[in-house]
Amino acid sequence: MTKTPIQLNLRAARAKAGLSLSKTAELTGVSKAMLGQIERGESSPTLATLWKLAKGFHLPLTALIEDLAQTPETASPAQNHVVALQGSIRFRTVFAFDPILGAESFLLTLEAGQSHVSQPHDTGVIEDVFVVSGEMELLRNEKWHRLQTGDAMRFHADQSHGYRNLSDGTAQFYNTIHYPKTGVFTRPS
Amino acid sequence: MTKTPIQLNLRAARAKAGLSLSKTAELTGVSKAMLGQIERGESSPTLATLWKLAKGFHLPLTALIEDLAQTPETASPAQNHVVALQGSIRFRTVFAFDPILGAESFLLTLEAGQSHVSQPHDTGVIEDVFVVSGEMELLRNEKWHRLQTGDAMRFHADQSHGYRNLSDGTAQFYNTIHYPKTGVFTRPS
DNA sequence: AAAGCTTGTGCGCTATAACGCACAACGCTT
DNA sequence: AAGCGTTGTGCGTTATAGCGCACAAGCTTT
Repeated sequence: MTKTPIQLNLRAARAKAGLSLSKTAELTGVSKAMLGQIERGESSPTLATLWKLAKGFHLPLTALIEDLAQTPETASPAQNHVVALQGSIRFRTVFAFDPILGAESFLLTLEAGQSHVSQPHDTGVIEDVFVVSGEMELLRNEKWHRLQTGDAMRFHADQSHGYRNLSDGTAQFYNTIHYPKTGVFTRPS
Repeated sequence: MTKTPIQLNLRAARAKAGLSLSKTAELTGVSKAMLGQIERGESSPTLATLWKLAKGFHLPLTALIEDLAQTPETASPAQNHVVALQGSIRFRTVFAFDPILGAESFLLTLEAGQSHVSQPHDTGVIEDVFVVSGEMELLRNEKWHRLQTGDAMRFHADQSHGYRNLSDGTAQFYNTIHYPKTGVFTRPS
């Protein structure tokens, strides 16, 4: 008999707090009988009841209803996954997209004179740019912003944006893309 | 009359898909009358009904029940927020903790000979290390791992871990800490 | 103007969530 | 062994989720 996340999570929260059904009922305001029904999968709680549980245990709702799997540990050596983009811009995947964290990270290299304009991502996508070395510019809201080594910017990537390097040297930036809950299933390549 | 997240999110999902209550009922298997009740806040849907909605709209559950606020855009110049830690290690907050993304990012500087051992974070905390420059070592599972410029590692930070620089030069790394849903309320300073 | 279609709301009925309470089973104390 | 307290389950009752259907209102077509 497969158990649902709410069954497993409620039992785990209760065990972690070392509470019986009776004590949990006092803590959350949900009856002892209903708690037992939820844990045994005999009843599907309403959102109002879920809120009582979350509030009583001081947990966000997602901690009760979602399947909390584990993000694996990863080593990413410097020589990993270097690819070319559009015949010129180089990028390397530092951390591949992780569905639990909802994010992925790249190291991008802009040689002197190179530029790149990105298609807007889906609604709610947030992008971080941290300049590792060199000098570059970031296009946001039709305006170029100059960034130097150590500068960083966070912006809404669901709008048109781009990168360029007008300096004489090479620029590199560490680029993290955060996908919202609503958008993870439509992640572009 | 304040509306709950489920009211706003269901109406937004329907509007985005351009569907009437009738079409949405066909798509999700939840009756037209119930959809109206949910949107007007007249009924609290069960978890089973929420699943039908999420599945019909191809959305994760969280997208229906959580308050999806917006992460603000941020500029973080190189001279920002540089502080000393334990009288020796320098670090700068690049992106402060954001409750929506559940993450924060720092730039840490290890001078020659410096080391630092971190207390374990709460359960489920994930840490990313990307070496921006220099050479350093990362302590995980009682073992030191050597990292050079461009190397990166992702690891479970709820276990003892540390950093040290045994080289002759300075090392810098970009450090992102991801907090799990269940732990965001207990974030350490 | 009349007819037809779409949309959202309200109503009454059925199914089930949620509850209080009793009780079986178990463990601990006297 | 008897008594007491704790724990989880089951039952019957109440409240409400969820539904099909009718209908008012609005819009489009004839």
